[in-house]
Amino acid sequence: MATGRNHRPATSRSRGIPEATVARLPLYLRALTALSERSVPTVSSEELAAAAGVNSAKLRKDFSYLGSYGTRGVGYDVEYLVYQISRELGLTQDWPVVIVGIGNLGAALANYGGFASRGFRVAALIDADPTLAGRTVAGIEVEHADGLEQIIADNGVSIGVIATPAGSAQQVCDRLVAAGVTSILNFAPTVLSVPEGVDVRKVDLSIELQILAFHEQRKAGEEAPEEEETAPPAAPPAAAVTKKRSEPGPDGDVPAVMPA
Amino acid sequence: MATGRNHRPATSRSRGIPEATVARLPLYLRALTALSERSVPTVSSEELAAAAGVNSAKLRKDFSYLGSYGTRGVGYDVEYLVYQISRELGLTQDWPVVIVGIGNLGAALANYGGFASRGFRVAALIDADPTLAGRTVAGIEVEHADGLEQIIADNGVSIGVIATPAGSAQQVCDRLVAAGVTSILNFAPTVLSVPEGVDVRKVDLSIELQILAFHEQRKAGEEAPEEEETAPPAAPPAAAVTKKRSEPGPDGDVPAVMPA
DNA sequence: CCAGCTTTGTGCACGCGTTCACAAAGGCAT
DNA sequence: ATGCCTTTGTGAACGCGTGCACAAAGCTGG
Ligand SMILES: NC(=O)c1ccc[n+]([C@@H]2O[C@H](COP(=O)([O-])OP(=O)(O)OC[C@H]3O[C@@H](n4cnc5c(N)ncnc54)[C@H](O)[C@@H]3O)[C@@H](O)[C@H]2O)c1
Ligand SMILES: NC(=O)c1ccc[n+]([C@@H]2O[C@H](COP(=O)([O-])OP(=O)(O)OC[C@H]3O[C@@H](n4cnc5c(N)ncnc54)[C@H](O)[C@@H]3O)[C@@H](O)[C@H]2O)c1
Repeated sequence: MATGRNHRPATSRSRGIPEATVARLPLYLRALTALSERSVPTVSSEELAAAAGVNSAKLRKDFSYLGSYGTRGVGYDVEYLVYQISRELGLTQDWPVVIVGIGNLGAALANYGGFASRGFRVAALIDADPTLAGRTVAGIEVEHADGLEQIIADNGVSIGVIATPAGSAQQVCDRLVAAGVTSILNFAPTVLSVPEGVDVRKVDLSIELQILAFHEQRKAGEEAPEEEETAPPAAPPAAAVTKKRSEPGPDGDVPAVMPA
Repeated sequence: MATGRNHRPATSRSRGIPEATVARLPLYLRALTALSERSVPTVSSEELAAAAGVNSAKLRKDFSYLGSYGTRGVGYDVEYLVYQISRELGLTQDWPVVIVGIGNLGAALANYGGFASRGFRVAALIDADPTLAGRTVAGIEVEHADGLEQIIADNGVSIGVIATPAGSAQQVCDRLVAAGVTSILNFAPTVLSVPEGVDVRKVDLSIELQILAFHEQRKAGEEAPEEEETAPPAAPPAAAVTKKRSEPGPDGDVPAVMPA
């Protein structure tokens, strides 16, 4: 069950743009769109980099992968760059998206206006709960999970969003993939196993918070060096160790780090 | 207005764990917790790596930064590792968190059970809307944004979640930071500018979708090599360009890629 | 037409992260 | 007690990503 085999399948780099650059293009696009709305005709790499929160050299190198549509001494034409990046990201076409799992999060996503703004269209909302089916969320009728495959096929959906509980995520994922979905955005806290050629990106709130907590603890530990961080307390892991095996000695004791 | 200066301020590496490793620790922890609930006493790096979806050598190296609590020929003690990672991530203590912006998303977050499960506690919900103040969401009373500073101080909050519209995010961020918050999880689609020492992590749905769209387009382009990807059609960008300015010439025409 | 200024595009070096491969370590069976 | 087998911990190589620094390019003013 869920062997967890994902090799980061080739991703891009087929004949061009590095993955790190692809991840920044939406950032540039957003900044450029804002400039466009303010009718700014051109921007320098320095200005745009500041707006996107990146290094200007990095930005220039990123754009060079697209073919570099800049003018030396002047900068980049905003409108033209907006179009070029949009085209590169595939936003000039319409991407129908299904959301599976219309609970707290799924409903919020359905109500989110940020979808339609950039080429994404919520084609269907799907949930396994029979009492939800037929209800309308964000002006779209929730359909029962039984018709998942048909919905995917009818709408030519290739991008799916999973917002079900973790326990159902792999199963939903399998059905989506079998029905033809090749890109998945996963909000459930699970590692999804997918065949090669299917892209999975995850959004995981818990992980983000835990990373923040780590740094937070680090900061606190640096401020107050004599706290309880460095000092190895004899306090055992509470109810952590259920069946204490043949522990060589250190329980909450000295870390016993003995480099070879 | 949002000069966008963020240098990736030192982050970790102060005296140890690489950032990439920190980002994976929550993943390991989740897999280990699942094993713990099934009363599995030990795991090999191979098994655990599979469950977490990573390379086993990477996992072993990651654990080596923690001090390597494994037994050769056997593997790692699940319970002990759960405790060690939890301690390293700072999850053995309680982190009060405030959520600012109780709209669609903020309410979903407040209702999310995944917070309390791992040391995080929603200390307060804050919104600027007077009609929301006093209402109860997820059993917690929404407080007005006027009291933000007081709430932060009273609860000793150091982690803040921003779920307001993009336009308010920087302003909310500034107030949070001024009030003492040093870690921010931002859901608004904006680049936040913060002073050094403050960590910001962002969750951006639009960016994730756009990255997926890029790969999706790439896949489609590879399948049908004679489509409209490589061939530069004379078709204009449809409704993409709102106000067509003094375009230098190429509209949907030949890309004019002229390498130096 | 030329000089000077601005800004791009990129060669290069460096550091981080990933992965392979293997020696050392420890348990277990005999 | 000894040898075998499993698995860890890590040295080393490699590749990607980042940022510096600069030459080339293009605009503008004279
Ligand atoms: N709410 C949040 O803020 C938040 C934050 C981070 C992560 N998450 C994760 O997102 C997921 C959804 O969270 P939520 O709070 O919306 O949960 P929820 O319980 O409110 O909603 C889950 C929905 O999925 C539906 N569902 C269950 N099994 C299904 C299936 N097999 N097919 C189709 N639909 C199915 C349920 O009927 C329910 O409507 C969870 O995995 C949660 O861990 C939520
Ligand atoms: N809904 C989603 O699924 C989703 C997905 C991705 C990103 N986002 C982003 O998350 C943010 C919130 O989305 P949403 O759908 O919940 O929007 P929303 O409009 O439903 O909620 C925003 C809330 O923020 C409050 N607010 C506004 N200014 C404030 C301020 N200065 N201080 C405190 N509170 C303030 C508003 O009163 C409102 O209740 C937006 O930036 C959106 O782009 C939302």
